[in-house]
Amino acid sequence: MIENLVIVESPAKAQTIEKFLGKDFTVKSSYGHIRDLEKNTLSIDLENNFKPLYIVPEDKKKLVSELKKLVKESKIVWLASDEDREGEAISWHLYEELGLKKEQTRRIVFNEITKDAILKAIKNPRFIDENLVNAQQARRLLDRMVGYEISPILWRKVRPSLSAGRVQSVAVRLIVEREREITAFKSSSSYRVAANFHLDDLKKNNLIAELPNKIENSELTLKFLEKCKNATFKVADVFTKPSKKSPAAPFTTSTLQQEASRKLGYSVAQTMTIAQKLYESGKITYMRTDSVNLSETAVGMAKDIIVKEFGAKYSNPRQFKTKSKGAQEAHEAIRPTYMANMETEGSSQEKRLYELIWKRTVASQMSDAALEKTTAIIDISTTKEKLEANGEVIKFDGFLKVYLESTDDENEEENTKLLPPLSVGQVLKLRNINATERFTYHPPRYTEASLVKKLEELGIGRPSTYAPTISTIQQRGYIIKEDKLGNERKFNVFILQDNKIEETVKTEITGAEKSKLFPNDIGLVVNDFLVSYFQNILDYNFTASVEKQFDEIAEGTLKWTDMIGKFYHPFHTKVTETIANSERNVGERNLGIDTQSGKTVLVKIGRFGPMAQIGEASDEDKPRFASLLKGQRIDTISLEEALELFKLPRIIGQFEGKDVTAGIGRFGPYIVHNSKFVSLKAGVDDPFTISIDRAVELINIKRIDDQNKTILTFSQDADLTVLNGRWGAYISYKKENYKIPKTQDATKLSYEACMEIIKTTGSKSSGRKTISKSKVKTISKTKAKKK
DNA sequence: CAGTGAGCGAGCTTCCGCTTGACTT
Repeated sequence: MIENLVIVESPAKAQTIEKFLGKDFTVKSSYGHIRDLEKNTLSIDLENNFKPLYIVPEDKKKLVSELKKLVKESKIVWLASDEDREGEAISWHLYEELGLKKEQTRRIVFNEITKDAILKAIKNPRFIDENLVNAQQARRLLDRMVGYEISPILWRKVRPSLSAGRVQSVAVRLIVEREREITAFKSSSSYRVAANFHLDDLKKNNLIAELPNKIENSELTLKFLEKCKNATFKVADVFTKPSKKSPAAPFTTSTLQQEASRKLGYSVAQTMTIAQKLYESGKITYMRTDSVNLSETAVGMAKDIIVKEFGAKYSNPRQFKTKSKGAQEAHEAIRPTYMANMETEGSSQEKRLYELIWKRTVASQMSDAALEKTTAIIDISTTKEKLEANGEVIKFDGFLKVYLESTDDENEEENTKLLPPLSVGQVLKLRNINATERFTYHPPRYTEASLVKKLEELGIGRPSTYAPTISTIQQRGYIIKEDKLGNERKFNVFILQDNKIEETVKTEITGAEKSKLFPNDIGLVVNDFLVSYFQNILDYNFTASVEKQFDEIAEGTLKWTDMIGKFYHPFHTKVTETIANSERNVGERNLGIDTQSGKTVLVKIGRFGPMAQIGEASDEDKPRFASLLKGQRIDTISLEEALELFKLPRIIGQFEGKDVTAGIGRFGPYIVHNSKFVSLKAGVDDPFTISIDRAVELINIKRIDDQNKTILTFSQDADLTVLNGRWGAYISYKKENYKIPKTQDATKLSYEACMEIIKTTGSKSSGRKTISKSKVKTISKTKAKKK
């Protein structure tokens, strides 16, 4: 007999709590939700006041039967899932599915995993909050309706297997709209003017002062510089102003993802995997949280370590308030479990992420940094414009000793220099004045992490879904994470020195970007379709407004079935109308006429992605097709660029009596000769311009490589070869690969020995993707048969 | 591996939020 059975959501949590509670308590985990709407249909009974049809999914059946068994042996069952909407629903599903009786059931909550908090919770049990459960059911059903009624429209009108949802579709919209802003952006330039003064004859000590406002154009800049010839420069005023910097709040999931991306270059999925490892080994608190709260124990631990390491004046215990919309705060902020551990064991990634979390947490409990900003105003005798020099000194470093939050602003300038001593009235000796042309820059593209930040600001998505959402919209092909090469740009610099103005033109590389999110054509088409037919759901405030209603349900002032009914009926009407009235949408755009053939040139999304087409299907001759290149988009490609695509594949010459052809295929640019392909490296060779001489050179290089690749061939069977691959020698037979046992010498294998290996080992070394795909297929087939 | 892109039209795909493995090289 078990006295007390406690059920929590996470197994790592169960382990920790079991230690706190002692022998009379058995602690188990539900591994999140144990029941959900059935996956293959809407699973909402529309005739029966939206009764949800819940099932225990296949992968949870074993767990549920284990829990059922334990429940039978237990006197009291404590449902200790998280203190939020989802947590309440988990408890309710457990209660229903495990057949619990009210008398034996206690619902308890704690939002920090400390012994005190848990014992306190045990002393204050309650029962399941039905209103909160209903708020979750409303959330669940709304998401199911949106996802499962709109997605099929996309299958019919755009392309199979696409998806739409309350969260993912808005995430795509953000990226699409940002990209259009960038396309529409027109860069303009102005001149930044900086004067450089000698302060003494040693030339060591100089002062840089700038015009506070940039000058609009080169004419006005030259005019200003003219005026500065023979002018005297005098210090008109010097003043200092104290200022302070405060530390950032401890990490939530979202801010951890942002900082790990900026400081360590991790993707959001990477960050979460590493954090999960740290959590499972007990090194950090729970990593999916929207709370910036630290437990009292944590604040105390932080104080101890700060006083010990840095001294009492660096300590400033504090609590932060959450700023994010709809935060549920069921957990603590992400922090080290034991603050005294400044570093940790594990992989280098784990070490680095731990260190980041440690610093952020400790810094949040440290004193403000005290700064002093100094400004000097400099008069110019020949004009009323004034120059300004700024300097900043750190008077007390405070939390900066440990940690400084990074920003997303790439063009931010550091301005932490100290100004040299200056006195009012002092005349300065001019060395030169530089006027540099600067360009305005378009709004930045989103990174994974900055998209998470934006979604959080809008209250869309939850800590547990940020990473999966970003991976979904990439998987569907809506967006792509890519690097962008920069462009060369010329800019003017005017220098006034020794009363002469000199003009130079310099070049810079600008606009290079790393790991940014770009929309694909399919993302643009789907987004435009959804925005035009389901504007209310794609609205950035949709989630916020339904969340308000969920809150009312949780408070008991709104009936959940009423809310869902009010949403569903007009929504479903719109769905039906859209199916009936909308055109099939492949994003077709007419670029104009091809002067050579006189036929129209179209671009659209085809079965295999975006393509250009000359002529129409109804024409007498078949239309000609060509895929768009990477980086080309349906909405921005020009007629000339599209026609260029049809110049490939092109014959560039002959070699050994056979044609050499250049083209661009699924795997990039290539040349082909005698049906043997050679890949071209992007940026090195261009299939549009490559010469026959260069092509022959590449063919010969490839031949040598192939020779080195082949270890053995056999006269008995041309399909059988022994090749040298990335992981050593292997046997290739009829497009399947086979591992050679380590006991055998690959260079001395006989035909019979090879065939023996093929028979006994079976295909093992073929690509991972093909294997997993075929497995997935067989699984779904068997499932389908069972039904 | 380097092509394809109507036509015939089965049966499949899909949501958001809770939680971890189970796979391979």
